[in-house]
Amino acid sequence: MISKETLKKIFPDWEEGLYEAIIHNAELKVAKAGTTLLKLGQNIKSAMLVVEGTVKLYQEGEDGGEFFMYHLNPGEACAVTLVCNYHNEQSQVLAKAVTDIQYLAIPIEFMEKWLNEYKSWHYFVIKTYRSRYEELLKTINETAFKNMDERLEFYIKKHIKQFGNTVHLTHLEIANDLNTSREVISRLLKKMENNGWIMMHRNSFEWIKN
Amino acid sequence: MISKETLKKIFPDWEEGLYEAIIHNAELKVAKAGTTLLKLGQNIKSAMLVVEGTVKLYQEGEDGGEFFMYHLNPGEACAVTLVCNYHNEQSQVLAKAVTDIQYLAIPIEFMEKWLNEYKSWHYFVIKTYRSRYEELLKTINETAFKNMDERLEFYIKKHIKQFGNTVHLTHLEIANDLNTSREVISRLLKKMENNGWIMMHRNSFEWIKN
DNA sequence: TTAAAAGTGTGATAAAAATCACCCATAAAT
DNA sequence: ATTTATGGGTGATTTTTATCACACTTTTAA
Repeated sequence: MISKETLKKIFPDWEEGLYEAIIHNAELKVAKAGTTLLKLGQNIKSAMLVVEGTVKLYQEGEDGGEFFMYHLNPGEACAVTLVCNYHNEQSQVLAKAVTDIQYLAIPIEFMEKWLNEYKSWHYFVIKTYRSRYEELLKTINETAFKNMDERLEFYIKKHIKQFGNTVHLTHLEIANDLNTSREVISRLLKKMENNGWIMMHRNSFEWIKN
Repeated sequence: MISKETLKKIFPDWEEGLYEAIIHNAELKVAKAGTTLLKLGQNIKSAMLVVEGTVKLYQEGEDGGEFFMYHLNPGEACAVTLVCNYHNEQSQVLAKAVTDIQYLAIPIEFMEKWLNEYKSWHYFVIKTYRSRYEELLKTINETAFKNMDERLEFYIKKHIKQFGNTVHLTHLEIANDLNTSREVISRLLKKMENNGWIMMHRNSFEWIKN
């Protein structure tokens, strides 16, 4: 059970009734870092709003590959779970907890109902879609126009923005997120080290440029 | 000036008042095939709803490259122009008329107002964002996981769905849309011809597979 | 009606990325 | 303490894509 004060802090723009509705109908769930929260093709039975921690959203290829798209932070919602007008919607994305997280799970039957009842919910849904749409545009821009070296730089910068200058990721993890191979990442990181952009350690490195 | 009957045919799910509001406040504009309707960085001053014809949405690279994302058909709206809550929004996409088109231009000052006044407008905005978000997901899937031959096939199939089995595009136009070079497309098309998938002519080809 | 532009074909080469084949070092497990 | 797993380095090779260079044809424009 989540308190109204906490809710107001994380989702500041809602109306009174919506807080009550959330408190009564949403389940506050937790998940350990690394958990898969949503899989490609999985039936969506509840909306997911992040309360604490960070979630990573992926596009999943038929071949099993994963392609990182964007982060979800507290106060943000997974757009694909905000279904309305549709029944038996299936997920087209993969969502994973990066850190231990807390999130609100709201049964989808409330989605359409709340759209009618709470103006602030309606705005929240639109804002969510709009911002996620914009994230996808950025992602497309990177993959469509940039080579792997620039994409890696962009990826690292996104990570830094989330977690600070020390990046606790292995070369293989980065390679998976960018849908390339470990060797490619190792070589590009080595080049960045030679250029004085990063300092490498085992399991992590620091961004020291700028 | 557009008639209410026409409006109802193209945008069937709206409420009475919204049709009236559109009729009084939207301008019905036309544009010739090939016209650029929206450029990267351009200030958005009106929402764009397609009434007739087809629009192509592109991501624009800093280097001037263009990357085709999806089509917009009658009854659909350009998501990025459906601004609300924000001022002086700038376009992150490029929109071009593929055919001669008719579209409704609605001054953005109505966007927030109508969200408050018309439930059906609110739904329309959400539906627009959702469907465009899904289009972007498909686009990312293609570019992230597929090689150029499969991407070309996907591209041609999208085109066929819009305009029928005869594709009136030059190799160069296709290359630009996929952000690759003309030679690459020429060679891949030649391979498709050898495989019996297409019949090539000057300025066009036919999809004869399936 | 002749020159220029546009559309296409294709070899050769270069660049980017993927794959293969190992290496070694460190950490974890037995 | 020794084995095993994981993280990382790096050469060699292949595949994919991009680029360069030209040839040829058809259309368009002067």
